Formats: sequence, C-alpha cells, structure tokens
Amino acid sequence: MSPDRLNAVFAALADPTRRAILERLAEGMTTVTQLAAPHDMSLPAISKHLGVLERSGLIERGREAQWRPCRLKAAPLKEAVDWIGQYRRHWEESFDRLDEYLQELQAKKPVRKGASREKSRKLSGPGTAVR
Amino acid sequence: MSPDRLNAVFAALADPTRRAILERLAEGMTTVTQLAAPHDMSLPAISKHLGVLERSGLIERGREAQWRPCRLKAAPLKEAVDWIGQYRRHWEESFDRLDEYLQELQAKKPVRKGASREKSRKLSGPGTAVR
DNA sequence: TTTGTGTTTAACCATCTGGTTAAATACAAA
DNA sequence: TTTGTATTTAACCAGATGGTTAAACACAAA
Repeated sequence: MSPDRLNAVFAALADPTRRAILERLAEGMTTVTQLAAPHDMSLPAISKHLGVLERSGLIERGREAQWRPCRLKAAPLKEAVDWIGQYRRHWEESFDRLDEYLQELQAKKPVRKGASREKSRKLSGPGTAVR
Repeated sequence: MSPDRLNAVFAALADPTRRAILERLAEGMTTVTQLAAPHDMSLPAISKHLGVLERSGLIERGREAQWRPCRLKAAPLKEAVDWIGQYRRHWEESFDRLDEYLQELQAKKPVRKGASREKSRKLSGPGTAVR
C-alpha cells in the first residue's frame, strides 16, 4: 500500500540481475557466492544488488559463520501484483475496443480545457487505436 | 517475455508520478495538461514521464490539433504480472514454514563451495526465519 | 498574419544507479 | 596466531534519472 514500498519493489524488479537472483532464491536460500556465480560481475556488485533487494523487503539476509545466506521474502510481490491487478480488465478480452466506446460516450464531458467549439470526432484515426 | 521490456515496464512503474498518471489514464484517455494538473511539477517534467511510459509500451500518444491525447495500453502490465506470478506460491498460505522444511530436506546438496566438513545445522537460529 | 494555447526540445543540474578495484571485516581452520 | 575464505565497505567513475527554465514547435482562432 505504501507508495515508497511500491517504488522500492518496482525499482528492485527493474534490473535483470536482481530478477535472476530472485529466481535463484525461489529454489531455496543460498549464499552470496552461489548467487554471484552465474553473473559476470564482481562480488561487490552482487552485494549491492542484494542490498537493494533487502531494502525493498524482497530478501532477508542471515548470518552463518562467514556466510550471509539469503532467503526470498515474497510478501512485497503481493503488493506489487495487487497494484498492477487494478488494470487487469484493461488487458483482458476486447477491452481496447470497448474502451473506445466508453471514451466516446464520456466525450460529452469537456476533457480539454479551452474546448468550447470543437468538432466531436474521435481523437485520432478512423476507428482504431491512436497512432 | 523479453527482459528489456520487463526492465522498462518495472522501471516505469517505480515512479509514483508515473503510477498516478496510469491511474488517471485508466479512467480514459486525456491530454497532457489534464494529466499534469494534479502534480506540482512543470509540463516538461510530465512530458518526460510520458516519454518513459511510451517507451515502456504502457501508453500511446495520439495527435489532435495541438493536443497529444494519451491512452493507456495495459498489455505490458500482463507481462509484468505474469513474471511476478511465478512467486505466487511463495507469498500465499504458510509457504514460509513449508519453505524451511524444503530447505532442510535439500540441505544434503552441498550448497556451499568449500564445505566438506561442516556441521549440518540450520543456517540460522533455532527453527524460524533468518534474522 | 498575429496571437494565444498546448506540448516538446534543449540545455543544464543534482542525485541515483550500477559497475569497478582495493581495503576492511568476520569467521573457520591450521 | 596465522592463513584462507566469504562478504562488505570505501572510494571512485560513467551514465541514467528526475527535475528545472527558456526556447521552439504545432496548431486554432482572431
């Protein structure tokens, strides 16, 4: 719910290395060195990625001797998916065409600021999406 | 599916102004000025945000006289939600505890590199999540 | 043609990001 | 205590990001 949390989660997911780390952690917790192995990148770089993931709440780091085992914490993903979920109807079925209908119907509301004497045609092109 | 596309979509969603713009567009297409109105920010700043959203495929910009009406294109959100969806079981139910079980079961695999003579105890603490 | 409105582009700036190498830290093992 | 392994921290760097103001562009209307 918190916007900051959403910022952090989406930002964390925006990097392919971090997404790969999460995918690895979905198989089970493991160490930093193991997480780093598939990536052509220095350990400090991986450590920074883990810091980002941890601050976003997507992982937890433990302590076992000199190892810092990482564990996936998926709860914030639920928040993210819930936020995106509000758009589900927009990508399902023939919503795009329905949308055009709805747009046209509500076109009576003057969406534009200084629009008093304008033509009431579609916003762009004949019949389909805006190009 | 394309990782670049996912990068762009998640990065676009990581900004609260852009998420607010998408929420406004979910009600129907509108102009840049209308989109900018709720935000304490210059028009060029909004224009940049719209550029980010357009490059991520989340909006389309049309052309009607001097207006550039924006329309939500939700398809990329499906990709994002599908990617996150692979973790659904991780945040649902009592997966966390189940997870610990699975971890322990697969602990026979030597997860650690130079681990030949180590104790086979849990990675952290007695019984619960890593702190 | 001039004027006014909507929007983008250009140039600039501060901060964040994602990487590097070198050094420090934490601990186990010898 | 020394040595070796795992990891983080520090310092640095290039490029991206998110904002600004001023100027340019696109078009409608007078």
